[in-house]
Amino acid sequence: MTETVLTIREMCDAFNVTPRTLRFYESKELLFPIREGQKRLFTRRDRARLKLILRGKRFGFSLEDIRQLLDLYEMGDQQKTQLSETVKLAHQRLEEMKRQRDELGQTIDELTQQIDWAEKQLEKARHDDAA
Amino acid sequence: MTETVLTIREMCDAFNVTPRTLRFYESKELLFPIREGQKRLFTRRDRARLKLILRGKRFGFSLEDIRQLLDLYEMGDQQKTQLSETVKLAHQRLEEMKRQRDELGQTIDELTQQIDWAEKQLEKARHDDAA
DNA sequence: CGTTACGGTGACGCGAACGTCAAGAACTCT
DNA sequence: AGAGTTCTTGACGTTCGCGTCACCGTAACG
Repeated sequence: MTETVLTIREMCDAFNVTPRTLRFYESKELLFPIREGQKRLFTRRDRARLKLILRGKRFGFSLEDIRQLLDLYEMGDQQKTQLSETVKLAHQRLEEMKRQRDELGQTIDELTQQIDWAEKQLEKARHDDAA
Repeated sequence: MTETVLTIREMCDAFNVTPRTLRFYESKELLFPIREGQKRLFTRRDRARLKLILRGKRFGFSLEDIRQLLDLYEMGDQQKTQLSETVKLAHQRLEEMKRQRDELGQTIDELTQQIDWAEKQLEKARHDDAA
């Protein structure tokens, strides 16, 4: 198990973010790179987390929302009391996401219709121009 | 056709937003309430737009993104040149939204699995406690 | 041994999306 | 007429998510 770690630059290139962003995420406890002297080294775990962070952002979640979700993904042998709370929270988030998915589907349908309509208008306009 | 218009307060109550938010959206040309003297009156059109605005926000779109999308929904007899551009932009947004929908579905699946796993851990913990 | 490259820590700046006064007009009720 | 409510327009404050800058360490290169 070669635990490949990435420097901050490699991490930035891999995910197309800036060093500032990674340091900021660490300060907000979203990432936990290990330290070699002063330098940060990002593990496989950090990579997985960052992937979910960037995904969550696209869904409009705040970094704090995301942090709480990430916690659920990393409970190997934690306190059961907290686990119970986290599961409840996760259920809520899950429902939110399902609603969001449904709304998104509806919005996609509507936008598709609008585009069809607009393209027909363009077609008609081209026809009129030819007259 | 009784064109029911709403005062700012009625509008706020209907959509659970603050007056400040509605005035802010007007200043950013997302809403166009008519004026009776000084007071704003929100039309059916404003209601439809606000619904889409709030929806868009949940998807993580910026207000500027949303404004451009809204334009597509309200092109009765505008300039064709702009229409063509807007349609192109809308296609891009549509693809974005489809990707987002797919990612969201995947995230929902993953989160569901995590919850299942966590609940089994809780079940096991309860069993261990009974011992 | 200087300098170039890469990484680090503050600290301040900035745009987005509002919140929060302050001060005044306009209408209603008593 | 006075008081209260609802609306208006500024204008400044705030939070989030970083960008940017200044300055420092250190390892490598010529």
